[in-house]
Amino acid sequence: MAERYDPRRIEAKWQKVWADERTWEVSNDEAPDRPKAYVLEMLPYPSGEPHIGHLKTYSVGDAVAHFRRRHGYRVLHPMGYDAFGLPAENHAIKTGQHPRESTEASIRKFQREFREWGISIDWSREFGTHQPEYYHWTQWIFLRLYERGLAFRKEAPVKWCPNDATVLANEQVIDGRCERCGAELEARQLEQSFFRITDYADRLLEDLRTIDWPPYVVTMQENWIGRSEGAEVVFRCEELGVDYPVFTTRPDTLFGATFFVMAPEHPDIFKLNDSPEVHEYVNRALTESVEERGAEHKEKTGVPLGRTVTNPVTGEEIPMFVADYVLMEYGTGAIMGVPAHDQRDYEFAERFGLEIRRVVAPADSDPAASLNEAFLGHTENERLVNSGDFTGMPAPEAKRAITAWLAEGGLGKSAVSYRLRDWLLSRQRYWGCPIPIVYCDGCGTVPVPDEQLPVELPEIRDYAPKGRSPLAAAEDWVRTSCPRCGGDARRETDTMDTFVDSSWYFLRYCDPHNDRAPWDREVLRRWMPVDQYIGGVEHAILHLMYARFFVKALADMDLLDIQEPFARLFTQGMITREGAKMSKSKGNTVSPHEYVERFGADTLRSYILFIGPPSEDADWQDEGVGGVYRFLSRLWTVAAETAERTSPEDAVDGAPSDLLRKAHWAIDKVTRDMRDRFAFNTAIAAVMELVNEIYRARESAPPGHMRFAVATAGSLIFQFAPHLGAEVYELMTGRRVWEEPWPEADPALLVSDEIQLVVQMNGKLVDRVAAPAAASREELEALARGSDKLAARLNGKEIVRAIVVPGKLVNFVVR
RNA sequence: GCGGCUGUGGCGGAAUAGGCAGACGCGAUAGCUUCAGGAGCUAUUGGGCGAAGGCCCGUGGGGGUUCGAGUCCCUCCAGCCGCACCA
Repeated sequence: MAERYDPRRIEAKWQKVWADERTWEVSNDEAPDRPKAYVLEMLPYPSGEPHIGHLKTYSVGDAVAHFRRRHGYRVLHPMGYDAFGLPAENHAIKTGQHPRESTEASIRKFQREFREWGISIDWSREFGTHQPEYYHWTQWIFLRLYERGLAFRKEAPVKWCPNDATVLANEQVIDGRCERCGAELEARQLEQSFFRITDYADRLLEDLRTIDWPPYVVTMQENWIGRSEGAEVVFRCEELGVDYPVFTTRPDTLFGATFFVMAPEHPDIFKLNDSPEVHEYVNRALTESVEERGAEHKEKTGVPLGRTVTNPVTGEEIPMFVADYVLMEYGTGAIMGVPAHDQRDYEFAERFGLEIRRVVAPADSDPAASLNEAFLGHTENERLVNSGDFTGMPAPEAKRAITAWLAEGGLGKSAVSYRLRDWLLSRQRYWGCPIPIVYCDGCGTVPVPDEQLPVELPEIRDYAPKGRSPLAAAEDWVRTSCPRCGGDARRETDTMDTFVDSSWYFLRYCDPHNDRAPWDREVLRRWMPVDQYIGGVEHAILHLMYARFFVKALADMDLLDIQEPFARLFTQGMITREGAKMSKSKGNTVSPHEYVERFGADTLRSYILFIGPPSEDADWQDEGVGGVYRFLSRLWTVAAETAERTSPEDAVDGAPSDLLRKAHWAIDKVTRDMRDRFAFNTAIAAVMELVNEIYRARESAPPGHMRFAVATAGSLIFQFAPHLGAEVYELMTGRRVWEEPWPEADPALLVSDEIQLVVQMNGKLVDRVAAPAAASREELEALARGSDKLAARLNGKEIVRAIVVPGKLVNFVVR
């Protein structure tokens, strides 16, 4: 055979067909007589060119999309770009190239490569979030949130990155450093824009139960929301006549509260004590980096304030302190110190020689025994001691009883606290979506009216950050008139966090060309929610939480009809090389384009799915790519040979051959691997087995069986290697594989009349004997007893018992 | 420290419901083919012992449940991920 597998020719041929015929486009108007499936991969950030991680995401997503299509679904599988963002702006600062130019150049590369990979995308719905036609509606949504009080401004202590010259959201702070550049962050007081995501904390937590997401992602979101139930307890400072509430999860330990601590940021500190000592301590704490202050195992520090508050249950006056282990951002910025039952309070009390009073103890222990660390137990087995009327009560009951008692006396109430903070959305940067707000001397803060949207990003020359947004330098743009009174006004110069852009893009894909509204509600109802969302773990918290928040807020405004955007989530593992994360600095990256040139997209896509379970990290090995290439090459070769040697008219008849059985086995196996789990690696292995069987049967199989088996291999591999799959299927049948329904395995060919019965002795394999598949338990046992090898092994021993597993094995228990 | 995940040949991995461990691929070995090959085809390939038929061992370590454990339980070890002064 002169000709060889030529992926270049085959891939170009089919890509042209799909582009010319717009094969993967779906219309919103089409009568919804078929079920829909919305398959979506996370919005790519277009920088440089696509990397191997993108390839993995789209290889998984495309397989899901094809599988659904061939099961009769109308599949929405769109593409776009998360086009705003810091890297393009930083590039502009360095080179002077406009971020739009570098971003759009990257987008063109992405488009080229996605087409080169043969991904089945509806290109008619494509957009970038930096296009005014898109961010018009980002601003529109912002205004709806603003109207409802869900977007608001406040002065707040923020994390400032001195390197990027911008504030960051809490979610972008990693160990006190900037997630992006790693610079150590500073604390600043600035007026900033926020989304009130904390209003949705409970619903964001509750609704996790309604979606099919990997449990560990659900756990991460739960941790991030960090809901704790407890009580707010009021401690009164008689000297100042001020009540200080604290939040505690352990109201049952209230009798053990022997001191009181406030965060250095607490606004009342200097009212309580104005001494130089306190000033010095507070200043040090505030200027200390987030990292130093939060350091692990750091020794407790603090300063006494020389004041007292009243413990509401004991009536005792307890001393007040300022200490940096108390955080202003959580609870009320003040705590009650219960050294016997909180490790941090214990360490603090040790340091300052404060009373450690035990108020909870295991039922059968000596409550007078001294502690050398905090005792944390509070189950039914622990009882209160030294706690007045509550003494003897089990701890969980006491928690309720003391809270109720406090509520009666107006000294407290049950309360819930969250770790989740409001989402800081403003950025002092250029390359983002402008915030549609103006400031008027007369009217104050005025939202830009809908009909004046979009507020377009002006052209500027100098992108360098100066501690305020580069937009502030665009004087002509900043100066505007107030939409309310017509007087002089100035535009907001901050832009939005790019997570805002990506919090609703999946909605826009449903109706991307709508110029009157962000979407048509009817159209949205037809497509949403996303049935299968695919992406990396790195977005497990931020993007996924924000998008969920947006959808809930928009649902509350009666703008859409769902509560959750992503019904099912799949998180893929990373591709590493020599066990290390790929990165340009390590020089161990794999350029998809180079491999496509050498082996073709089909090989690359199949390899990346064959390498292991897609949810796991996997190590790239060049030799493995060759193995997959060989497999596809063998399939093509045998298809070309079969096209010559047999005819489409050859019937699939006669006695079932091994080859025919193998083909049906492969259909069944691939179907189950795709449908029940994302086991693409074993699905591909099954097709490999089929191709191996085809080679074994090359000379012996009936022509009709051979043609059927090869066509089946093409049909099954299509979703992973679409070009070759289409080619092979066309060679065998003259038809287009993507227009064919998914093949069905004939159940009659999945079972054979005869099985290999396993004979075990004490659970160990002894022999295999042929047995009729339909044999009864008794027949199977009799057959197994007849095994020569069993007899030889028995060696005078006695069979005590026989366990028969029909269709599988017989195990003899022998003594 | 807390929570979770993972641990199987020389390597990537398979074993879907407690029932034949190692599918499939890489690598390796041998043969065929080829002027040649980083090509193709065929066969072998968990370890140990044995001339062979065979026998023994084997899923990170130890223990347990069971007729039977890679799979379930306890415990320890290693690696990865998340959270971490959150009251």
